[in-house]
Amino acid sequence: MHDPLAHLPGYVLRRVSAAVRDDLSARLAPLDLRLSEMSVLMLIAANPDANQSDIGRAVAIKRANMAPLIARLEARRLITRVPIDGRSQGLRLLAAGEALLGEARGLIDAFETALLARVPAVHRAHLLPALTALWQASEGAVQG
Amino acid sequence: MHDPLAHLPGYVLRRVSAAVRDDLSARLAPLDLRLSEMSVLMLIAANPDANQSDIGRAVAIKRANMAPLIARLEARRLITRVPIDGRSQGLRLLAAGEALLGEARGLIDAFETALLARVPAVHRAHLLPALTALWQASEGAVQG
DNA sequence: TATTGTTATACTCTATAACTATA
DNA sequence: TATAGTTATAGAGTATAACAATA
Repeated sequence: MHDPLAHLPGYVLRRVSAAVRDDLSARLAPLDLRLSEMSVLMLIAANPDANQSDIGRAVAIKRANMAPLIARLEARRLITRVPIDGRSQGLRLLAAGEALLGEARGLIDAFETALLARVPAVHRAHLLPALTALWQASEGAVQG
Repeated sequence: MHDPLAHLPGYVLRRVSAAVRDDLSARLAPLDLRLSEMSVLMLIAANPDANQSDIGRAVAIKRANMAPLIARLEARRLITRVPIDGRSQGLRLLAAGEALLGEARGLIDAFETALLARVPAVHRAHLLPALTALWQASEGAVQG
């Protein structure tokens, strides 16, 4: 089977991304954490009292989709909301959220290490800078 | 807003992939072509008379999801089915499919060129090899 | 007027299970 | 028994539109 897509960086990028997503998703499944929930917990931990619109902008999740996500985390007592003004609330991790995020971080570190290990040594140091450049370029073009 | 995810290759990979998907998807929209449809058309063109299960395996689309996709392409007279045996049919592009794919290829080439142009020159040659290594590694682990 | 949070809704992609008919 | 194609269904992520309450 000839694959004319195999030499297209954009296509291979999407294929790798899907595999990476499935892998990490499976690793997080025992914690009952979706990828989107994990990334939001990481952002809340790093930016206590930021509101959910700001967190959503940082992880590229729309306000409309943040509402049910945050509601799930709150219902599980992983996070809490602290009123800031009449229309916005700051988000903070609760003890259970800190604990769960600690476990998640262990899984993520193992995952990221395994990921980089699969890149041939000559190319390894170039991966993150190349991807970061593409990310920043896309932010300017699409979302910024 | 501090982003602790920005240094994780796996996370940045998924963010870039999402941006890349949105970009290419928008470019293909005028042709009324989804990304999955475009990749299937490319594979059919390169492998005439392959059946839809084989095509699906090559592009990582499950048989169950190939059925409606192929039905859409056939309904638009972009492809046709040639009976091979009683249970399988070979797929071929029709004239309209060739024409549409020709237009798509132009858009894809422009897209891939623009993509690589955004990668700093020192990293550029390393991107596809690094991604390809990750792709092959994931095929062995996940799907193979 | 603009922003926060919310609800409703829809689309794309992906996944499993179960069925038929053929090999 | 295994495979090709199909249908039904569900989950995850993402998108827009619209609204109430507040800044």
